[in-house]
Amino acid sequence: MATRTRRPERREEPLSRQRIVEAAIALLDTAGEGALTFRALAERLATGPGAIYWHVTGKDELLNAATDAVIAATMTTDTASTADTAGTGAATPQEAIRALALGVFDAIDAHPWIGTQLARAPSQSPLLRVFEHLGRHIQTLGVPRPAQFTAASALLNYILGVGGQNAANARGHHQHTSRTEFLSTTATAWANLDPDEYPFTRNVADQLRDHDDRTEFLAGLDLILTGITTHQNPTDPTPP
Amino acid sequence: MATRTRRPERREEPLSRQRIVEAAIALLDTAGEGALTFRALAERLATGPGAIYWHVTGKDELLNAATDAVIAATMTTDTASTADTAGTGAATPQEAIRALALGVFDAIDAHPWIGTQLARAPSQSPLLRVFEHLGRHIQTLGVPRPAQFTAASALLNYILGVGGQNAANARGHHQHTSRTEFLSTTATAWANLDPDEYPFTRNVADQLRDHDDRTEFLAGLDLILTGITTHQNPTDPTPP
DNA sequence: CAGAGACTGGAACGGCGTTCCAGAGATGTC
DNA sequence: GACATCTCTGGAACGCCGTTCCAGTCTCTG
Repeated sequence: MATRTRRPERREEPLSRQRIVEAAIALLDTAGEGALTFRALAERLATGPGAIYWHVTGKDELLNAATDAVIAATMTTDTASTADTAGTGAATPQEAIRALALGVFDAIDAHPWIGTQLARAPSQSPLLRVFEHLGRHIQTLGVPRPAQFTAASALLNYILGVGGQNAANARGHHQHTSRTEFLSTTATAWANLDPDEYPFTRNVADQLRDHDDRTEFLAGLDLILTGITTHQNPTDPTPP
Repeated sequence: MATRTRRPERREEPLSRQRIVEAAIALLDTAGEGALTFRALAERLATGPGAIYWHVTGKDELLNAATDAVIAATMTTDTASTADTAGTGAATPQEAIRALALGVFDAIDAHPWIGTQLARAPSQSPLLRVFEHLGRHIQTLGVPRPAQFTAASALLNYILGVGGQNAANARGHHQHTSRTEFLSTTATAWANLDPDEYPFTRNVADQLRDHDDRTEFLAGLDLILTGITTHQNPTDPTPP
């Protein structure tokens, strides 16, 4: 091991998988989902597209790695429950789940491309992380073993649904339209729908205009949490 | 109106928006999400790519129209509650919601590309249809007005989350791998995870292997329904 | 029957993910 | 020191995509 040369700076910086992932995240954050291109990435790293393929198998893996990096950071920062099973900073398992879910929610809010990615990924590492942490809190909630899988899946799927939708909305107004303006436009469109075909949607149009995404997300989450803690089998178990 | 010539067959068939959408659906169903190409579509319709653009503004609109066609069909077939507010064929609003959600679930199961599309679309017509019908049933459930928006959104987001995930899984094994084999492989992978990092996921690996997607979907849905009907505000309304 | 509009379809443009490959730089061997 | 080797680079090229362009056809109207 003595033969290893370790000059502090070789040429500039040796192009590693981590540097590529970081550059990809920066590109996605600043210029949007569509901006992640091997050519753009190569230019940002002052190299050619071919060099990137030495460290990364393709675009799918790169996107997955970028998503995983952000989710993993969220997981250790916001929840502070990586080591032990129960939430360390939260008083109740419910609060721990809310904190965890809000962490994912805020991560998607800050990096909308994550929402798209999570919704389209197969059961890869980023999703597994969230699922695992959700499951632990559900265990401490005292949910019976057979229902744990259902509860964790339901929470995860809800989070993914909201995340995907938020990502789609973020893609919608991008830069030139503020969120308020976007909501207002949509609400007005809802209010002007055909009264015969869309009575309900017309009714709640003003609620769409005034709502807060985070509050609404938490309210929906609490609906599921109530369902989980109330009782496990509300329906008759008749098979189809 | 008498001057209109109506020869039974003009040349072959006059290439209409509807014919294009139908061909697109057929292409997506038989060859998968990635197969929808303006060139492939043109070949199937025995024309050139340029001709399609006369009837359709672009790929996004085409995908949206295809999704809307399938969702609209599901809506009038499976639920039979297009005209009146309450479910016509269902005894309770809960059952009506289950039937509606299962309709969307089965539609995504039959056409996985819909799951991807719904998860990435902005608040377009297909989503609005589902939202509207969900909302009507929630109204008949007796949910107080301010909570109706939350309840309908939560249900919709859950459905979208499951749909997106199912679509991703379907993309995963495509053809050569059966669903059972795919589940088995994933379950084994879960069981072999690091016991320190993923204790919960390891625990439920066998439940993943044996579960039924539809049953699991309904169980999660019932969790939310229980939450909706139990009581509306389980948490203190302290603002952050 | 001539002109106008609706509609067609093939060619072409720019950009993408990915592959290929000649070669540079450091490392290991006599 | 010379040479072979392995890691890593980056520019060129391939094939496919969404989309645009446009010369041309087909049908109806005046």
